[in-house]
Amino acid sequence: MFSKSCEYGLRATIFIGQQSHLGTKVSLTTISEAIDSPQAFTAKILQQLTKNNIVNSIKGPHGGFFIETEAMKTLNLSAIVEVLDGDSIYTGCGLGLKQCNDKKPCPLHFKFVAIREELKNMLQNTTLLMLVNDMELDIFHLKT
Amino acid sequence: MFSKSCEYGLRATIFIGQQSHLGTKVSLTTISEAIDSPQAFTAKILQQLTKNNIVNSIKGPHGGFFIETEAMKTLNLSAIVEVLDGDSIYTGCGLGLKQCNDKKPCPLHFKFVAIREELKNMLQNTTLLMLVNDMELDIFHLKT
DNA sequence: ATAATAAAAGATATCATTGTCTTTTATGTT
DNA sequence: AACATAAAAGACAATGATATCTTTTATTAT
Repeated sequence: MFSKSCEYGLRATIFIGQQSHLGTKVSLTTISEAIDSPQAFTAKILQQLTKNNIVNSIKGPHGGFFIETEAMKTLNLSAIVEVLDGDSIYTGCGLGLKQCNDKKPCPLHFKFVAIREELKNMLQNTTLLMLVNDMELDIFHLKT
Repeated sequence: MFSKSCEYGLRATIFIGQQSHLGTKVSLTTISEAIDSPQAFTAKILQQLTKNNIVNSIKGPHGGFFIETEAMKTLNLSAIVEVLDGDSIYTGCGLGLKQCNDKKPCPLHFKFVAIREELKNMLQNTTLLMLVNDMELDIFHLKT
């Protein structure tokens, strides 16, 4: 479904959100340990997320990554996925055709559109804050 | 969503089904031209589909690939996808966790399960014959 | 100012998927 | 039997995603 980059990116963002909600910035090392991801690779992904204003970062001692609580209210999963995987998940044809739309569809097109629309809605309607609140329930996890 | 192998495999199977329905076997060359796929790579995929009894093949002159009409009634897309991509599409965690289930879920688990269930139903309830019949409408296409 | 910390940036390596090429096997035709 | 056709099988190559390593830049504390 998502690329590895996107999977790590989503997990990292959720963890950063969780910690930011508690008022603490987190370092790369802390993040990659918390979500069980390759550190250097995670660094690259965080760079992309920072460039695209999904997360904030501060260099130097006591620096790290964080997200403002206000931003968490409006940040939805769709934005994160688009930064890391582009919009292929929304527009791509299930059978891999370059041209596939309502006018010139592949045989699976209409069946796919329906499912994709739901995925889209789910990603757009789920904010980071919602997930961060869920995480407090202690049933959900981000590693292994 | 699906791997390239699976995309080509689905397109090839639909084309073979379509032609078999008209009573003609098709060669590798014909298939790869009809669905606009790399020929040698398509050959490998067809080998897998043949081994797994998704399609039939006959060697030698006037040989080629075909599917019995009876088989098309019961062959669903899920079976093809499982041969080429395994069951990761059904069981894999959206965030890439190795362990993610109702008992120990990732924060997206329940939202994902709902969508995946629909995808699963769609693939299981769509038979090749349905698609082959749709193809006769002449609105659907398998290339570019 | 110097040293320490931590992210950013750039270069490089590894791996799985995708894709190609060559040889072999099976089958039908002359 | 010899030849032509077409899939099967095996070896090999290219590509993109994944992952690592090193150097640079920014910031803080001493």
